[in-house]
Amino acid sequence: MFEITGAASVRLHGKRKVGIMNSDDKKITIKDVARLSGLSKGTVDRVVHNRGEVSETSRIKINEVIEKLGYKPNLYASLLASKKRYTLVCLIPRFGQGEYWELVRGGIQRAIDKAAAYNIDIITVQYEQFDAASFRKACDETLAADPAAVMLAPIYHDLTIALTTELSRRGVPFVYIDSKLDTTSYMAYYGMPMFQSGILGGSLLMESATQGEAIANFRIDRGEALPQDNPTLSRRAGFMEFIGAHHPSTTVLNEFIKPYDPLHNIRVLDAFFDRHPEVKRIITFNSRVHLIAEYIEKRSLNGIALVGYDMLAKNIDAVRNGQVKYLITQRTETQVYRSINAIIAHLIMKREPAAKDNYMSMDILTKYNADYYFDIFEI
Amino acid sequence: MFEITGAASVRLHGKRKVGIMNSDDKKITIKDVARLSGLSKGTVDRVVHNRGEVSETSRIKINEVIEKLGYKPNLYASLLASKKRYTLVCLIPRFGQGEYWELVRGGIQRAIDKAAAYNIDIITVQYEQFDAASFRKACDETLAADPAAVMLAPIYHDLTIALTTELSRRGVPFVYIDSKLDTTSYMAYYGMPMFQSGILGGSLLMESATQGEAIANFRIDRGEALPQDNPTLSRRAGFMEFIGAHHPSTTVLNEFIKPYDPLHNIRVLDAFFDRHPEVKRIITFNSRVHLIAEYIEKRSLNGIALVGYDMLAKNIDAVRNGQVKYLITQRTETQVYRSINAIIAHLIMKREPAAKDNYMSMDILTKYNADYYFDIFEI
DNA sequence: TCGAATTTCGTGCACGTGCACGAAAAATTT
DNA sequence: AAATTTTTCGTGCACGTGCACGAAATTCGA
Repeated sequence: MFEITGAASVRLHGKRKVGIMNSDDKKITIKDVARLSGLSKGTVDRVVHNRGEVSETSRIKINEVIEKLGYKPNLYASLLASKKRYTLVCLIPRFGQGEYWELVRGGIQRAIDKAAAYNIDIITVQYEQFDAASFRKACDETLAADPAAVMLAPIYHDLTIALTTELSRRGVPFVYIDSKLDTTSYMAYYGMPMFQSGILGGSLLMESATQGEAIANFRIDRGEALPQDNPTLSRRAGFMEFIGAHHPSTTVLNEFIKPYDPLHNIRVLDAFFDRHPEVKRIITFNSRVHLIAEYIEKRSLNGIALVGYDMLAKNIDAVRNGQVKYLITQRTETQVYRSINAIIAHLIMKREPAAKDNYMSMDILTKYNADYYFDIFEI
Repeated sequence: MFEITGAASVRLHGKRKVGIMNSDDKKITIKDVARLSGLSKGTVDRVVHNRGEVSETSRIKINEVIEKLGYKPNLYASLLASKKRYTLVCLIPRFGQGEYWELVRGGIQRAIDKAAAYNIDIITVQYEQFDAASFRKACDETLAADPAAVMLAPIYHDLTIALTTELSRRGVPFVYIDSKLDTTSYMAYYGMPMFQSGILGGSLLMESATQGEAIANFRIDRGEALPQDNPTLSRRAGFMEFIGAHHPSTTVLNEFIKPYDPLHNIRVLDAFFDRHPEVKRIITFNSRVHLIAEYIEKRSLNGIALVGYDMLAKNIDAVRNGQVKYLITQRTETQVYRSINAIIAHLIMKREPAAKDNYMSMDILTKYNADYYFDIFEI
């Protein structure tokens, strides 16, 4: 802890003014280390980047001096002098407009400039979300790019294992976003705690619910195309646990809709509400809550509490209109940006992420605060 | 928009691999500009930093070339070569442990390293929040430090005007956090939309409220010490507007407590609930909701919905325990960090903030998502 | 013990910019 | 037109690091 003394600011040796203390004051260069250790800067440099050709005695001596002086290479000078270039591959699904993965792309987009400043080229490899062959091909392309690091969303379990195994063999670090495979040796993970997000959704949906109410969960019908690891499943599991613990007498009715078949959806929903006109609470665990909101609007249904996930533009609109009561979102762009940042820190500053698993906050959006979540990209 | 073509990645002129396009490819240096304009890099440098001693014709010529090539000075080389140092003064209230302003200090603390990398020294000048003379003295110290920029929270209206007027006269940019004085020529503002945050609090507090309920608003009794601009007042105004619009038959009961007098508070609260045992909804607009939570805990009161503001550690604890139902928070550290970042961008990169007024998101914390708001500092 | 092979090390240029110094060019005065 | 002042401009070093190249020191082999 820093002590703030009586005076609002403190003066130290003449001109230097310090309130809350600054970090390192005097800059120690490689020359200082060289002089103190009686060797040349070339040798010091060899030790710093341990690229060999140094005798054991000199190595020890130099490391002592580095330790003593607290020498840290000047990043700017280093970047300026270095001609090394790195390639970072981001492996994500292809997306249509207004889909979740578009937000991920946004984060990548934001990071490109920053990465470029560190001699890192970001290339994005995309695949069809519901086509394993496409994912396999994308993995090949990823490896062919000879990346220095990889950021990926592990949609297909086995193929991801194959990819990450090869990456590990090559010593290439990789960072998961969105979900992760715990058995692989990933460098870091950035994502929403899916199970918890289901619990949160349950708690918001069931607010002042009465005993034995029937509620609805509308799900996406993917047919055969469902990839193996679907994070929304654990979200649903969290929700069901909450219901079981706090509302055991509640019935959860499941119904399936299709993302790209509006007519089909209207038929299904009409039939559903025909059978269950008493349902006043609806939740979706995928990112398509706006489809339900549109239906509710179309049929002018009243008094329905609708809870959903993910910050798609259409979802936000539905929140603003009051059709969606609570939208639970994560800061996807920030999440991606942070994951790329972790990679930069690893590659350039040789720093490991503070935490391996980084769970992003789950933001609750309502009609009254949604306006302030539009430009939430931080720094 | 970037076109993602059929192949998952695209190859451009041989080795360069690009998916989502990188920014500037080839690096244009001052030498290129010099050569193309038929002048020396010294002259180009004089134009770039417009420090005169350049004929009109050469100036125009060089600017043309700069424009054509899209020349941008290399920040690293520049930082490496420059010996300039800047001082940034942060003018904030002194604080005790667990107070709101401690969060602000956290943001400053985080920014110190980054600023240092840009040759910027951050010094913090503090004053007593309820002592105008102290604020005046702090202003003097701020000016005496000859700052290159200032970040401040405008607690005292008139004195702030005096300070900012002098800063403007000197051409020193300043950034407000927390609240702002619209009549001054500030560079940027970062804060929570206070009025809106009152509305949000009202909407959360009154969830499924019945007609004509009495609710309570516990406020802080500052005696004579209240500074002129108290942001919580506009928060309260937002709340009252919401009540008036949506719950006109509701009675809002006001009661005053003291931040540092627990015995007094117990007496006051006991008396209050003696008179109004029917009150089941309580809101505070200051950051001290944990005081109420502690009382509720102590007296084992049940079924009370408590809503408050600000991410003090004690408040978060109260949310986790379920004593506080909703805590509305802003990302104070991020906010401060961003404001300092805007200053760095201005001083070093000569870039103005994208938006002058930056309203931070209002996060809703409950028992079920509070755990993920602890380390929400974003990059 | 001497030359060759190997290991270890030092020197010096490059990276792109900032800026001091002094030279060249232009303008002004005598 | 020469001398002087003023304006304009170019050169070169410094910033701290990376790395290539070749020199020096050490080890090895016969």
